[in-house]
Amino acid sequence: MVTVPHSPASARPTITRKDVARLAGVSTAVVSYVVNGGPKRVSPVTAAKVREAISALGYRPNAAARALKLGSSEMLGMVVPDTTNPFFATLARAVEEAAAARGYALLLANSGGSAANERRQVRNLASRRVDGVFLSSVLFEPDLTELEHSEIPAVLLNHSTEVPGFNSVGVELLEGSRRAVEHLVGHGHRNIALVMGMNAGNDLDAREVGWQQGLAEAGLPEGPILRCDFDRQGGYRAGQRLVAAADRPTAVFVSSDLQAVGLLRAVSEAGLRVPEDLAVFSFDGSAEAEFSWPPLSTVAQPVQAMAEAAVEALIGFDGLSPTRNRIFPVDLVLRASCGCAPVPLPVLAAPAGQ
Amino acid sequence: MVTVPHSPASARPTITRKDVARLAGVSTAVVSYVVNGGPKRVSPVTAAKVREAISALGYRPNAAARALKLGSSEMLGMVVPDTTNPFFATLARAVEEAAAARGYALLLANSGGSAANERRQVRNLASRRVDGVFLSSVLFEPDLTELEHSEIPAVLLNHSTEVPGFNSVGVELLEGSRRAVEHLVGHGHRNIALVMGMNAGNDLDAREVGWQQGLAEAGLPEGPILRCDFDRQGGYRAGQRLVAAADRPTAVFVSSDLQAVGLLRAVSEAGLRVPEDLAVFSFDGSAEAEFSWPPLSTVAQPVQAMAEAAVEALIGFDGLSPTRNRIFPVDLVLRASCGCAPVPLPVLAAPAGQ
DNA sequence: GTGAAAGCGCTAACAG
DNA sequence: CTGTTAGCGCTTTCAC
Repeated sequence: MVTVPHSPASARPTITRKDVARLAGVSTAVVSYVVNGGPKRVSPVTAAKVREAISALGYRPNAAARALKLGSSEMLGMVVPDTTNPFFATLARAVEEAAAARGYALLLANSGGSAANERRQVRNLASRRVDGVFLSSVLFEPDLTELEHSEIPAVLLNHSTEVPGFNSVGVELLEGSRRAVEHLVGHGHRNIALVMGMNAGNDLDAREVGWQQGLAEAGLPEGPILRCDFDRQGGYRAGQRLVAAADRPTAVFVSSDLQAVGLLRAVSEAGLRVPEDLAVFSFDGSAEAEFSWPPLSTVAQPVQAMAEAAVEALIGFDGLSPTRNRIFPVDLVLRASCGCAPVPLPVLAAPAGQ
Repeated sequence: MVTVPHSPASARPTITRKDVARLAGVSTAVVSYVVNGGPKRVSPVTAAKVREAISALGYRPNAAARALKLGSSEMLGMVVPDTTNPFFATLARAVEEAAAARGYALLLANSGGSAANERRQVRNLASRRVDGVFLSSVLFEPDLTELEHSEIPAVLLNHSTEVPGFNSVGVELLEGSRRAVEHLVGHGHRNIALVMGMNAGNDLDAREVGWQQGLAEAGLPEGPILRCDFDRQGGYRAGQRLVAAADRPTAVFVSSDLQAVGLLRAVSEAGLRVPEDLAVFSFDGSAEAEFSWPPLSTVAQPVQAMAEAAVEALIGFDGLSPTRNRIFPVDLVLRASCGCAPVPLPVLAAPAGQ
């Protein structure tokens, strides 16, 4: 079926502050005062008249004009590798909310994890005059030149190392991983593999170092290392290689929940059981991890707090005060995949009646 | 550690078109012409001078000013219930890309699925002067009044019924569900349950009707109906109720992949096997479905195409031509959960060498 | 408590 | 081919 659309283009021309002023019998300045609650006071009765005119006319302030005048778009930009990745989706959502709470909208952009795209997206955001940018790069050394000579404040979100001149917020990647390995050791494992996502860059991911340290502290040799993409497919492939390994490890630490989910599938297909034949511990603490089978033990990142801190850092950025690297502690969430919880967790225990 | 930030606020004041004009020794108009490639032609040598001045100064056009002048922000808005839901994440990502390809940025907003929030977000987007909005509501009757009397073109995305005055794009909810049930019947099932998400509204979801029809066509009675939230937790709870049912069904059709993932966990916990003890067919075709255990048979929505069509409809909207409801066909993706594929799918079969 | 007016940076007539 | 200029709608200083 086909219908005639609402509100044809031929409708009323845009209503401006001026129309409101005329209808309310005041000046445009007064309209501004009541809309913005300042900077001058307005007598209650005039204010009421203005408000009435506003709703009678269905007036909406024009954000572009406001942005032009104020030199601020009241928008923040965020570039992430992939909003489809649950971890980044959750992070972006948290940032969006924290930003909204302060009156800022969030312009989200996917980089697909390539430096070139990152640069392009940053440039695009810059030209849209966002008031600041969150950069969640997957690269060790994101290309910051674009950010450096735009006047735009930026914070590196999900970045756990120091970058001179930039605020950043991250988590204890190394310590979290170390503790996860330590935990697996506590379950009696002595051959613990690592499934590690690949970053474009040649530094060692701190998660890898954490795994090494955990092993070293326990006096254990390093198990096999499997490198793969940071996604389900990558984890799946790594899992296939892992179960086929000659001296099959009895446990594995995986660098992200997403990869662990893929790995779990490969393990199931091979007819092995988790955690009996292979214990699994992953990283992130996303919702995926809670509903996989078995549920994944994982190192949980405090996404909410990180988002909050990032927004705080970005909005409060004066361009002068010293730059900081906020590192958040992580939590071990123990579920069945490492051998801890054989049964459903309390949170989920009781089915709703009926 | 703490470092002194880059680009202190005391840096150069914003560079405008005027600075460029001065440096290039031309008028501001000429700068505009070369930046926008029109509307007038500029001699190659002047153009070169201008471009040089632009990069020498690091000039960036001010989008706010442009938006004000043009009456277009070159931004589109999208409100979805939850970007954290993989289906909407994927949809939003596809829309973002389709929009970007046409020079539009996407302002994303979460409504949490409540009508009040939807309205608030639409209003917010409207005040930011987006050139159009995609509304992906989970409600049967989204509150469109806000859209109706803003002048903003809108398309209802993920909406499969006709709404006078609005363009909309959706999928064959009913037909897809019917075929899923038909498929389960083909596997020999005679007691097929329904796990159905709850919408705020009192119309029947077309998926429910499709399930009914599938059953009716096979001359089968309706199995139990379990209603729950549209998330993993909801599916989990429904699954718990389902496995505890007196006359336990041998198959179930689930209204979304996310719910099915939750259900799968409940089934596993109960010690039942899928598909032997309970066959499962779900709806959406998201990535989650491919990596659950067992992999889910699901009714796949053509997300890419839908996004493309939605952007097309929104940008090409002239406010006059008649409004359309574009309904896309769906595909049955057959995997292990319904009893079809006992082994890994070809797509995933070969592990990368090594 | 209210109003007039000067721009914010850009585009696109219109005039040369 | 190039330049001048009038606004787009809003905020805010300064005068009343």
